Amino acid sequence: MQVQAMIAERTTALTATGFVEEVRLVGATRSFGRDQEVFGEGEPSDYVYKVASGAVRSFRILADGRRQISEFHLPGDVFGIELDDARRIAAEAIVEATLVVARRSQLLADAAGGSALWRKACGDLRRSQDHALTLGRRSASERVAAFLLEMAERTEAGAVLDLPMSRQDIADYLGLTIETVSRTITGLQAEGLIDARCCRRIRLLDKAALEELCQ
Amino acid sequence: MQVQAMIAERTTALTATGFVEEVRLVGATRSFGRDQEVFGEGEPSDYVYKVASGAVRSFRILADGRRQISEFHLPGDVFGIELDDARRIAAEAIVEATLVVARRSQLLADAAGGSALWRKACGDLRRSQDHALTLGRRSASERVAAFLLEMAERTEAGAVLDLPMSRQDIADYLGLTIETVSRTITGLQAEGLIDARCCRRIRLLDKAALEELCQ
DNA sequence: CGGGCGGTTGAGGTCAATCAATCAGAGTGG
DNA sequence: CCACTCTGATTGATTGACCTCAACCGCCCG
Repeated sequence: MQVQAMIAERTTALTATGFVEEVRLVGATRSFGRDQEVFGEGEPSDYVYKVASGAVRSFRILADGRRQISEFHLPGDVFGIELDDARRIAAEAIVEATLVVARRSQLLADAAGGSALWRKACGDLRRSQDHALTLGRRSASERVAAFLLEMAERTEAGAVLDLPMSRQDIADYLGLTIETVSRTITGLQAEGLIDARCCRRIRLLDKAALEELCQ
Repeated sequence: MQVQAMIAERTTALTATGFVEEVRLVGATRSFGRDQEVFGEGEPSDYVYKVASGAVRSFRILADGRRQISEFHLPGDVFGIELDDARRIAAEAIVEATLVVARRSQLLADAAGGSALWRKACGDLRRSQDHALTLGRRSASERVAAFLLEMAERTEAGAVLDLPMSRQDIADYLGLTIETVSRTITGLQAEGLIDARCCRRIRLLDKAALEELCQ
């Protein structure tokens, strides 16, 4: 699966403060099949990754099998950067995905990347804190609404959202069960906020009402 | 309340990878009373803080008043660093606290601080992800056990823990209600895992069992 | 046709929230 | 000293949101 193409990227992103440099990643690309492990908990964290296509989930699992997905990684996202030498979080491809792989040591040695790395960590921290607010204080329908809006924003999709992940993935991201996610989606549809006739293709009919739900 | 003493600190911390430099902060100290606001949501994020004594909570509030505490800051902790110019998270003193205050611009300009800043952000991210796991997938007693162990570890207390925060603060950190926190603590006491006869002084009688609860 | 997979729907159970009362301690003032 | 209030915490009774268990549906594939 090792593709020998070398890829150099320099991209920019719009934030509240304007255009800032993103983390650059140079390396080979590798393909991963659906549900294939990118790295597991406890493994050495020697490599970092960037999604070229497809989608990836980062997650932790408790001893009895309960799973919490901490992040979904979409095209353009860098992931797998750890402070420690051993991974605390595992990652799997959600669908067929191609990833750019780079050595961690190389990324860290890159002096120019220092500020970009910090910015990325801050951005991830912010999203994780938003996530914690959702998990700690929002109801099921608020969680699903927040999830749909987050995905719409991140994929820069208009009204129509094509989700790469299953209901189980959504449930494990939102701290719910698959049945509750399903029922909630049906409920939002009954209220006319979304159209989810195809499972993974969801049309946001009333964004304002969804945002109202999230407050 | 402005104290003109200048404080320069250079501290080290033990991590899994060994001793690493912490974020250094130089500035004046300021005192804050119980429940006094350090900064509010939406304010400019011009300053960063370090706890010299006391304790601080960082939190977000939903429109209807639900509150999620994202972090407790204890002596030695640096907080209030934001990527954006406007704060997304508010902070208040939990008890009488003295804080070292520094300009954000100065901190960011400090080139040597680049790596330390990144490490700090990574550490915060890790804790936020642990927090999300707790909020998303753990039961009330598991949450309280995890909280007590986290506090014991961070204060480097032995078996006896002196908590600066109220039950309401604990509830808002753990995504529970004050009643559930109270009942859970009573339950852990009944099982002989802790001794909580004084509200905020909790003795951990069986750390192994508490850790078992968290898995 | 049967079987597997992802998703939906239904019925009933459970854990934590809600609503409400009580308690303990600190402070206040007569 | 006692009565009173106020605050933080605990306890009790009940409710309700979400979980659990189970059946079912639609689709794809062999």
